Amino acid sequence: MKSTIPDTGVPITPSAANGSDRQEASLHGEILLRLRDYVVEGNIPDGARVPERQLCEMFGISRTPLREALKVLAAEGLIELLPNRGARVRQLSQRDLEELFDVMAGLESLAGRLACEAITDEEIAAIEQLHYEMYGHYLHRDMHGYFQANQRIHESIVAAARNETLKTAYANFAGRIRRVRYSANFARKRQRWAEAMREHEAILDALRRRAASELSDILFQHLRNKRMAAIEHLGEPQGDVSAAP
Amino acid sequence: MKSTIPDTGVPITPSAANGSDRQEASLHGEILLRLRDYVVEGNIPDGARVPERQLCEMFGISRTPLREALKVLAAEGLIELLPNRGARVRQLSQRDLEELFDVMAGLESLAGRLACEAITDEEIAAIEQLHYEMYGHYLHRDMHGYFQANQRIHESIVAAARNETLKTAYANFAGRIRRVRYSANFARKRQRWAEAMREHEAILDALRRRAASELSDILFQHLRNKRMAAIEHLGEPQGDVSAAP
DNA sequence: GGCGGCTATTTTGCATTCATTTTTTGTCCT
DNA sequence: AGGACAAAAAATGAATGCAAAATAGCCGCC
Repeated sequence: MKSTIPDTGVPITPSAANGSDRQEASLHGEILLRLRDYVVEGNIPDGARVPERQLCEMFGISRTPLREALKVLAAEGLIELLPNRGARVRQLSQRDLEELFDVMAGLESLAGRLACEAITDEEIAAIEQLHYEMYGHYLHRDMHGYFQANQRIHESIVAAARNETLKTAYANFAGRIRRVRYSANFARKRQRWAEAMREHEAILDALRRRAASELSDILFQHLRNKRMAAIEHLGEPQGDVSAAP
Repeated sequence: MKSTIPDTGVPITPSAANGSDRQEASLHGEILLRLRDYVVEGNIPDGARVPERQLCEMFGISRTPLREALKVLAAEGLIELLPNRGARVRQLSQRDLEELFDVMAGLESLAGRLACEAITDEEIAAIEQLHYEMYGHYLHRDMHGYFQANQRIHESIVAAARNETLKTAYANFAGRIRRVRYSANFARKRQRWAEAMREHEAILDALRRRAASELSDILFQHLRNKRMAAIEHLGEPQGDVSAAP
């Protein structure tokens, strides 16, 4: 039998008794969470078929709840469902990525604006803390630590917006590009890195002054620059990753 | 047999052979579209149960594709799924509405920003056209016409952003509040109306000058004001509409 | 030897069926 | 009479079964 999930050689394992012990009442709910992670983590190559049968065995369930989860993931934009031809991991074109980054930029820009209305001094202090932490990683050229601190800063801003709807939407879009971000961020140029640090200082400054529309602008530009840095280096390996001879 | 869809006395009709003749290849896809409309149009009271069985008969299908559609609608935030207790039309609290309006404001603000980068003179002219049309409705106190022209203006701005992802997200959130908007808009005060007209002129002005961040600000404020106008009058009939003695 | 058409197998889409859980109804007891 | 409990009815959640479509394998043909 020829596996339909190609090449990777990665054996299909059910996310190994998921680390985060969240639990869903319904089966389809759990499957949804697990399958989403499975896709987001990149266990299935871009554009590859997602055979129902195999996933059913992998999760040890019947096709009904799995198909329900697939429909939801399709609605979220992570996979696409071709009529009578099954589900495929959605292949994001460069254009798609640009669009996604811009929407993320818009959401963060909004988050900043809203945060200015409600953020407390303590929250700002916490973000400053993260900022210094990030600066330390920057000095030590610790990309991974830097990336994490960076992410936490942005999440803090979103949290300070006091808008669960926004937070959910943000998480959703973040999930869609996570696959790409993993690979993209490690290609960041040194120069861009320094630039990003300066931008972050401006962000913090605007936040302290609660300058809503200014912060909104800065955040948008910051994310726009991020988009450039993340996408330009992609070049053309857009088609099939495994296609390179 | 007592119908679970209460009170309204509205007989369940299958969206009367849907006017828009869009067609989906798959059954669940069509059901999704029809059911979404059915809910958005307010055929089911807030918080009421959405009985699978009844809907199946109504659409003439089995439960499988219907349940798939329900899962998607739940993911979209239109309904909520209580474990073992079926689907309910999601009841939006006042806070939910505020959040939704703010997110919409953020998206439109983003749309304006992006539109400044790519909009053509022809598109601006078309929006001006709509603006004058809307002004006419305003003068004639034609609320319905005004509302439609207004909506088309905002849609035009979103379209000019050249971002399908944004467009989709926008449509999604718009759908969630449409139920409320119908009732909310008719309560608009005269004064707010005039204010909105002025804001629209400022929008047009900024758009002509391609002043991205300025337009972004104006659009956000415009939507924020809309939010106030739409929500304040809601007062307290937030709980159960049918609860008033 | 390559290509096009035909059949067999797999896979998808939906309906149906089965097992639980919830909700309702009826009855009994206080 | 009212409330609590219990059994019946209905609804939900998931599995299985079946028809249609797609993929692949195969053979004949050019």
